[in-house]
Amino acid sequence: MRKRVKEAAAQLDYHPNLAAQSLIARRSFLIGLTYERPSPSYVVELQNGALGRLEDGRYRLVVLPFNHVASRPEELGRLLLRAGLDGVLLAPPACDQPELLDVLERQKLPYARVTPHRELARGIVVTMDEVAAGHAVATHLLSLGHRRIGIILGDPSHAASLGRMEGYRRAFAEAGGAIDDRLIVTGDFTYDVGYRVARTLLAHSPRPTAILAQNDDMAVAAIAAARDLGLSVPGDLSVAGFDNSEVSRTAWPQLTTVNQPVREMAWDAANRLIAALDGESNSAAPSRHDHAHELLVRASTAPPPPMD
Amino acid sequence: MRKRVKEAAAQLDYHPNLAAQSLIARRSFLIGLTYERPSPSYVVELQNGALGRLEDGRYRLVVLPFNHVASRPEELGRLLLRAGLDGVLLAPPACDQPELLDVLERQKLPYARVTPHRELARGIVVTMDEVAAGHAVATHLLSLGHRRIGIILGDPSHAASLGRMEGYRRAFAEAGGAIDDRLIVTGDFTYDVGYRVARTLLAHSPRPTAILAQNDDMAVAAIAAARDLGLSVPGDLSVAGFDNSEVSRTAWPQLTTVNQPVREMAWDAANRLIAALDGESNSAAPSRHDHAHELLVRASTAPPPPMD
DNA sequence: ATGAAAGCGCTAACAG
DNA sequence: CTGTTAGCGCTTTCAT
Repeated sequence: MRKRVKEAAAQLDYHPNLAAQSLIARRSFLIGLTYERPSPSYVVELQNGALGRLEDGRYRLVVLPFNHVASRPEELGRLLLRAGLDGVLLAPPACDQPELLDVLERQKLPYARVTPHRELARGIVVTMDEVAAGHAVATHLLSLGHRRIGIILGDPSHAASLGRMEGYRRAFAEAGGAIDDRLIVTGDFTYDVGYRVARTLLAHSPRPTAILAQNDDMAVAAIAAARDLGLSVPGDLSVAGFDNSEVSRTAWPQLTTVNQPVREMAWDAANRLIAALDGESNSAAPSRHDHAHELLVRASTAPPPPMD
Repeated sequence: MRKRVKEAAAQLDYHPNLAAQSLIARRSFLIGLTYERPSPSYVVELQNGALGRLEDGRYRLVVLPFNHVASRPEELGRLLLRAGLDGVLLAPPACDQPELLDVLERQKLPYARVTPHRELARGIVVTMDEVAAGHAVATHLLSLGHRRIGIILGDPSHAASLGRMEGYRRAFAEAGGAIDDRLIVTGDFTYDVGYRVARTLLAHSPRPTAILAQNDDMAVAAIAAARDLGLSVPGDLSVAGFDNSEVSRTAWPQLTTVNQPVREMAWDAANRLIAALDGESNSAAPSRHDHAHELLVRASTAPPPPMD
């Protein structure tokens, strides 16, 4: 009998109404994903990681990009609340807005944070040790013999910037040196601004022998800037990036960079969020899991020119 | 009074239950977006275009990537039907699967197709003239004086491949030549396979003086292959891509390519789909809108070496 | 075993 | 203009 019903259902291409199921189950089976204007490869990695965990089809992924969170965190909160989600995945910089977390907690909307940098004890946290990663790239350049190293920071509202910088600082300290503040410039993670600030770095005299960029897009821009000045990479200038994005492999020379396991972290975040959603008990129990970075030494870094 | 209720609602941070609203409105306010493993920049452009239209927050975007549609179109159909969508945006190659369109029509799930290449009279169609675009790049190379032109096709299941190829063919015919079939190789739109087939092209004797790749990732791979053989671009070899993806601008030399207005097309598709959803009348009335391509001549193409 | 009924949270239609 | 009620499509409980 049960079988006959199933058969008839299949026959008629019947599909139960999800809204009715949601109404009674008191959940929507929708997971939100918020991010802010980062590189396409980052977004796609994030998204694919989360989707990888959701592939059984029980939950669906709703994408909710939102710009300038820092200046209006409560607005994002309202957006998320109105989206009828069961839970939300927060990428930087949204995951670092305490006001946003306040709103979500007050309204009991569970969340998981991917690579947050502040208030690490709140909610589900999946992260990478940015300080250790920054330390690793900087140490790589220092051990090649570089001392005049230009630094291109990312957007200061992304706290990742700070952690990586702290790692650079420690590496310099260990090498018995100090960072020259005049060789620090601020970008915003985009190619265009990266190019502009790289030009100002390369105009310094004496010129830096290496550039540490806080993401790959800006590193590639630095290579272009060097090339436009007739400098060879890595002969005259070494350049290191961050992220292991696709562009780091398609660039020439291929970029030395740090792999941030974005995909795995997103999978993990989705996994923990769903576990919290399904096991109703300790829903929002804060938990933390660190993923390892990986230094990828490729063709864009070499010892400084002999004269230096 | 009405005001007092609103105030109380705001006070309590009350948000109406969307599932209940959906149940009564008989729609979910969810729009699906299906695509298949293309380059990150393409996905993000597509997504941002659609999201741009959805930003009033009435509708939400659910991402539903699905691989190997060609071999199991009905399965995608079931996935979409079970996702409780009001409508769906179909990118290639899903938008070219008649079986999928059959399923969607049978179940009355409205859809909009972005750059389809077959059955152009079905459903809402937003497209670009691939033949004209292919014709434009090929004509560019031919008018620079190239005659031995290698061609790297994309994945043959994406019908875009065919249209662009047809455009190349017409351009050659107009120039009074014909394409040398031995200089046609097949990639799959990825960098890695692009690199491999570019190497086989460059091993031909006499070597082609130009390469026409069907997307930018493969074009960048061709540049890398040339460089690894000690060839300069565009001195020894001209390379043209397709898509105007981010990599085409960050590559060196910057790629001559064709801008496919993906973002605008996605916006348009979302717009028409929503119009159909809201104005209940002629819901699925087939309509078609063509967007213009744009040839972007940059640094990777030049006349062939004098000896040729 | 099968069938009937209540109710999830909301909106729309109606009565007061 | 305010208040009441029926019902959207489903699941779960309870009675048969």
